[in-house]
Amino acid sequence: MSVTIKDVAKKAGVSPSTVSRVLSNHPRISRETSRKVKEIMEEMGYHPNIMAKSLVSKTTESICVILPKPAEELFLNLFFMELIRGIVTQANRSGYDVLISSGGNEKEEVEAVSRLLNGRRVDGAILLYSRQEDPVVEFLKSHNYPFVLVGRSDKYPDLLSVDTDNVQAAYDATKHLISLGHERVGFVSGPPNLVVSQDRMKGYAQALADSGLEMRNEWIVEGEFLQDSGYRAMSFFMNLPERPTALVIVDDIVSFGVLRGLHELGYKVPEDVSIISFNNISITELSTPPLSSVDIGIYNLGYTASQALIQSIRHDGETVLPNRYIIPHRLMIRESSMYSRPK
Amino acid sequence: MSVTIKDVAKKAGVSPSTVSRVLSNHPRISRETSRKVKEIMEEMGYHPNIMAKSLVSKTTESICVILPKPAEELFLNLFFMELIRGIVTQANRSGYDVLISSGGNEKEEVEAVSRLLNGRRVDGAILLYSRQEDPVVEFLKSHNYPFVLVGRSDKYPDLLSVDTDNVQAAYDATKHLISLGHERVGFVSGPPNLVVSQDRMKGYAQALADSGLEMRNEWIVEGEFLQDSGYRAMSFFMNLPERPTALVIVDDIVSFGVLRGLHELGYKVPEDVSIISFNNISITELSTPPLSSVDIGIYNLGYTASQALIQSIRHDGETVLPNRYIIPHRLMIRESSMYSRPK
DNA sequence: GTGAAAGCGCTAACAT
DNA sequence: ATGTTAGCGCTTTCAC
Repeated sequence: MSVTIKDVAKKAGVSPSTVSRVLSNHPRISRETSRKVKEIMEEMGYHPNIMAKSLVSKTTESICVILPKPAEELFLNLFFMELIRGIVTQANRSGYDVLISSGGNEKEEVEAVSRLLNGRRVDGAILLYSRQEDPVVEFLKSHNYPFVLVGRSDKYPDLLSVDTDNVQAAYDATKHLISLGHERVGFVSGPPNLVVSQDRMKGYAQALADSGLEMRNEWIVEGEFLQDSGYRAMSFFMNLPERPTALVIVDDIVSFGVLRGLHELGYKVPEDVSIISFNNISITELSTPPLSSVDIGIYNLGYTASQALIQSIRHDGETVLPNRYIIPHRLMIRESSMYSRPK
Repeated sequence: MSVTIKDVAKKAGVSPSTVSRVLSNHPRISRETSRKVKEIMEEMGYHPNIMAKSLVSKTTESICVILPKPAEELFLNLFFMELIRGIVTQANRSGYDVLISSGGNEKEEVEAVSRLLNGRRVDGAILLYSRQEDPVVEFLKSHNYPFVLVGRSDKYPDLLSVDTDNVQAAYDATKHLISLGHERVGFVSGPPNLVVSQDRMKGYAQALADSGLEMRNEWIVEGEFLQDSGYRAMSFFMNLPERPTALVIVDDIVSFGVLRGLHELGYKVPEDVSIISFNNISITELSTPPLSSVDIGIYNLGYTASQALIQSIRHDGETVLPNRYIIPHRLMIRESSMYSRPK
């Protein structure tokens, strides 16, 4: 059907191996032959068969990204897309292809990963979450396949991973609110089984402690990580005898719910309540008012993850590679936390 | 290194081809052998090498998705992620893998697609946009590779494509505003070179015409398809001697900008201006006020695109397949267009 | 510097 | 119902 290395060889009057050598820029090939062969390739429209190549080279030059199961974190769409963009961009630059996979449940996820890695279709995997117990991690680890976590594993702290320093980020966000004069700062969390929720909570608590401020359980809501949890949280907070005057919110999307809840209850942001959240997704600056948010460099997270994984795939074992990358974050202060609450 | 078909064959005391036949559920294989071979596979941890298989079968069981170049349409992230989810889900169900690719510019896009298709790494492609002139389409078409467009091509109306009836959708959205009593309806468009902008504009114009309403050029803004274009559009509209009382907005994200612009100018939605936009991305219901939006079934669009493509790849040419799929849309009416403007 | 030959792991005639 | 054989398109010793 399509043009093979043999066809080119025949037409060029050389052997297939020579053509192969031209392809891989073998050093001991004459300028002249190389030029001629390349010309003929062009002329015949030759394209190397990637499958054949990887069959013999035992390397696929591709990696896979495992998406978490949909329902659970659907609202993370924006986050994931940005991440994927970073991953794909860096992978392509390194000559790697990216395969996206997902499973309806954990079992299917393992099956998918197993098929891809055991079947030698990809060289490594990127995991986009960090659950407490993860069968996919167990699988990858036990088979010794290269993989990187975007996030971190509590159980195996030494895994190759790319992450935000969520404790510090939450600390900084909380301190920012405190610096505006707030003394009653609340926290709207996500699902407790995600490491990120715990880390951000920890940073929040630490900032309060360091500032000698009180941390009250009633100012903390561990909502589901869902879109309307912010709204529900609001009704709760605003009915408190002593309600918080500022909120650290675990995710921008939840903030949208909070904003709406506050609006309906007749409160104004930032005059009545200041808020800051995490991720700095693209619509934060378009909301009313624009949301303060901790930019965690999502694209960079993805880019670095891909880089780290590919490095580890290519790694020959002679040098030792870092296994933990922290992507810097920075506060994007916008109107939602611009003014301090009048005492 | 890893277990091959030969290893299994040896251990089972059969020939490699028998093992291969067991793998593919060949009819003429004894119950007994099949059982035994499968048992040994399990025991030895055998996994078929996908590359080897596709080298001989000349089919990769995978498709690729071409992402548009980033900068241009970054805000479409939410849209794309949902689409990709639909694609990946359906592809995986059909036993196909999905490869994501992108290029920094059109030339790189063609190179990527060429490498993947010509290199026989994927069996077909899904294109997530429809530009007027598209070298990727030209490439795919001229090589006769299976591909599907999410959107449509003006130049080649017969291409396999999955789309929203954008004319009708815009018609419906506009009619909805009119039915609320609005007589001055404006339109905030996207970049004019996208077919989708043109189609929506057409539906908008048609609805006005059918209702005997005036369409004024000053009520139409062809902004860049960027996040803050909505905001800029607002300052323009509101300074008009006769300003529109309702707006059809080409995308939800643009609506966020509009909302913010109106808020800053002291106008209320929907009391002063009613708005409705397109796509119904997940945050529309969380905005303040919740946004009316035309749900175009993004996930379904992706799911159907994948299905159509795989069908066309597997197609034996005996029957004739439809080449155009229209995914139904529906209006999601929320507060932003709930009340008619007082005359 | 280049060619010949073997083989990557699998499938698919063609035998039996 | 199963074994034998010949590739798929490429890379890679080993010769010369």
